[in-house]
Amino acid sequence: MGRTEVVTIRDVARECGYSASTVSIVLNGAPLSRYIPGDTKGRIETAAKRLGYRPNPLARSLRSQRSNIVGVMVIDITDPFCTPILRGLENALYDANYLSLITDAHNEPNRFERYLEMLLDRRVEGLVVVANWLVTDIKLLADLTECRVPTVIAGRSFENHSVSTVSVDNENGASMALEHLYRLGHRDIAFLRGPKALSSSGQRWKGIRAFAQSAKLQLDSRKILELPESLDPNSSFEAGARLTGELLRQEKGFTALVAYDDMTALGALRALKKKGLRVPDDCSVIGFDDVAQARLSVPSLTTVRQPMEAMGTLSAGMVLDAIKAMDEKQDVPLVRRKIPAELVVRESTRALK
Amino acid sequence: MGRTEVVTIRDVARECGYSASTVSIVLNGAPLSRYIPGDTKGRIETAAKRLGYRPNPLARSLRSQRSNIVGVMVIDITDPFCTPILRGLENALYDANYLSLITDAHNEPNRFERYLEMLLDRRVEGLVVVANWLVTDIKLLADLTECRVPTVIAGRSFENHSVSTVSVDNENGASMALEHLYRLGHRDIAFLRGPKALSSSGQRWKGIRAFAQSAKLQLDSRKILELPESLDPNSSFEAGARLTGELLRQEKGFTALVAYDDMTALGALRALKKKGLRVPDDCSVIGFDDVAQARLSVPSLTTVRQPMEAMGTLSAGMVLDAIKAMDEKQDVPLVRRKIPAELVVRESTRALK
DNA sequence: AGCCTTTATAAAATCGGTTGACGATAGGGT
DNA sequence: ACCCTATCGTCAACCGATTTTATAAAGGCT
Repeated sequence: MGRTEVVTIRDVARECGYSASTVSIVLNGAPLSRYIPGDTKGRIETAAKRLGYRPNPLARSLRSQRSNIVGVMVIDITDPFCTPILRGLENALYDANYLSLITDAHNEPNRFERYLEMLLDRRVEGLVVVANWLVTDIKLLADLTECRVPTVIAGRSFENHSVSTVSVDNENGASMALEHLYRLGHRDIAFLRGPKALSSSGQRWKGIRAFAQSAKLQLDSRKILELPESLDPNSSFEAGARLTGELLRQEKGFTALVAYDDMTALGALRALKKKGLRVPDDCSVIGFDDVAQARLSVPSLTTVRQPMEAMGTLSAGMVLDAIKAMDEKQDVPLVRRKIPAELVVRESTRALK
Repeated sequence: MGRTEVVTIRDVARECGYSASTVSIVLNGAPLSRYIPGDTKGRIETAAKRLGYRPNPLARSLRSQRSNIVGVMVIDITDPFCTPILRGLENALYDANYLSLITDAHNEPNRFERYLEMLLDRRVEGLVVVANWLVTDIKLLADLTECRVPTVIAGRSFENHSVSTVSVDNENGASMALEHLYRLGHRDIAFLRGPKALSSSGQRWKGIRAFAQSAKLQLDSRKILELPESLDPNSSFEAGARLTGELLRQEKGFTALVAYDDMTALGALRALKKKGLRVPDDCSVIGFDDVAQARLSVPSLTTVRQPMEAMGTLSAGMVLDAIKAMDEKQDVPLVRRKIPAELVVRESTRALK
């Protein structure tokens, strides 16, 4: 059977002898279809099936003002942190019969803006921004909230903006990391803090301090270094290696190291190895995120896991809820969801001998 | 200035006192605009700008039968091999003013099929399939070629199907890998071949044999193991570790190991470390692909690089060319592009002492 | 003067659906 | 006999553009 010529609703109407309106009403189960007898419905449906009718989504969206599309803006798709979120997101949207229109801002505000406009042009019904890293421009966020589509930001929290967010509980997660080392007997612990510009850095550090205080653990400020700001998510690997080198040079010993994130931790592993130190025998290392490579390194990395796929799923749910609420003209609540981190113990940490 | 109410072409027409047709003709530089004097054009353009007019792509596509969208089907977006291709792809399409509609088949033929239909429904003008791994169903490929949109497969070659493809020169790449080890003085070399079902396995092995023959190097079949088939791209890590363990148990020594791909090689690193062997001091390891984590491992991995971003760019170019050709009713040539691999020497290989 | 071409713009058809208003018939109630 | 309502559909408008065709005036040519 040829598939070259496109079948329209009028073809179906002609085939079964009803009008296009009736076909539309039946095929969509519109309210009016209540009055249409079953055998009519049957005839229409079989005709549609026989012809292989597939409604043109463009025409449909144009008329009904519903695109069945959720826009997804990824700040940087090559960031290993993003893809699992994307996976969860796409999964949930797919199940809800929404198509996700994925755009990659490439870490560039220009692209972000241009894609944002494209998405709005295409009448996306909702928007999810997958942002781990980029210190997103305030102006862009304003753009977001100004426009009428419900928006969720996945992967970061923005305390002082009125945007719904889904993020991990950084504070508690970092606290867990330190607690893990503490319980293993470590007392001389070095830290590689995240760049100040990232809100997660502050949150994680707060968790560190909270645990230290509760355990009466002294933090030695000479063993605390801070990563420089950067847009490139991979740069923290180099920075982690470099700063770990610095820590090692300054004679103040430490038996464990808490890294801001996994990339930093992997950098640390490299620097330690270079100095001839064995992990975890001579020094334990813990990361944060649980990106894919954490499992693969030698030694595999103990880390605090962000349940990224779940965050994606959750974000999708929130945006879908908001869409539904808008539909029913209820007002859309602002939601800030923090989801718990999980400690994943692997090979890079060990009890102090 | 409010942005809430949507500006249509009729609003612009009203604003500047011309008809919607004229506005459309001018704004698109349609052939008829030849006859429209400059000041009229100016008035129309300023009116459009003043109102912030943005044409509705849905309406436009519906009428003009051009979506300005290229569908991108990723077999598995969590595969680190895919994202760089995606990056190149999206970049090139963006520059050509095409939007890429990215779908993730999740390694599931069902999804593949459903998304494929969605893409065709949405009237994508072209299609790029990013397939590294999945032994794509012949039937699906048939679906592709049957439909009228030009298609390019990026990342794999299909010798005996009439689909355009972009893939790396596996044969030469594998040959380079072996040559590298040979030049470093290695003669006792173990191999972890890829699963037979993947065409790239055969190609790479052909390259291995070709170099071995030209260098009069004997391949010891007891040191050649083959990865099992699997859909999960991460599984080759575990398999690599396991098979390396097997190699090590069988007393036949080797000073270097050629892995099918980077994941396998990373698995090998782990197994070697576990046996107390140092890389590269006791054994050199080389991978294939140059995924992101290759740079990050300790030791960093020497590998044969697939220029993935370039492959993406190239695929985009090919699909755009095909679209243009179709436009002009020329027939679309079938293109199979093989692009050269590059040896990337890092820490995991070293000259035999 | 009559006709053709070029110039400048508008009206109308079209893309492929959805949707609100309306028509026609039949049965029920008063 | 008259109105009302439930049932089963259709008509025509509409979504917001693009594109084809039409119109009208001006200029050029014989």
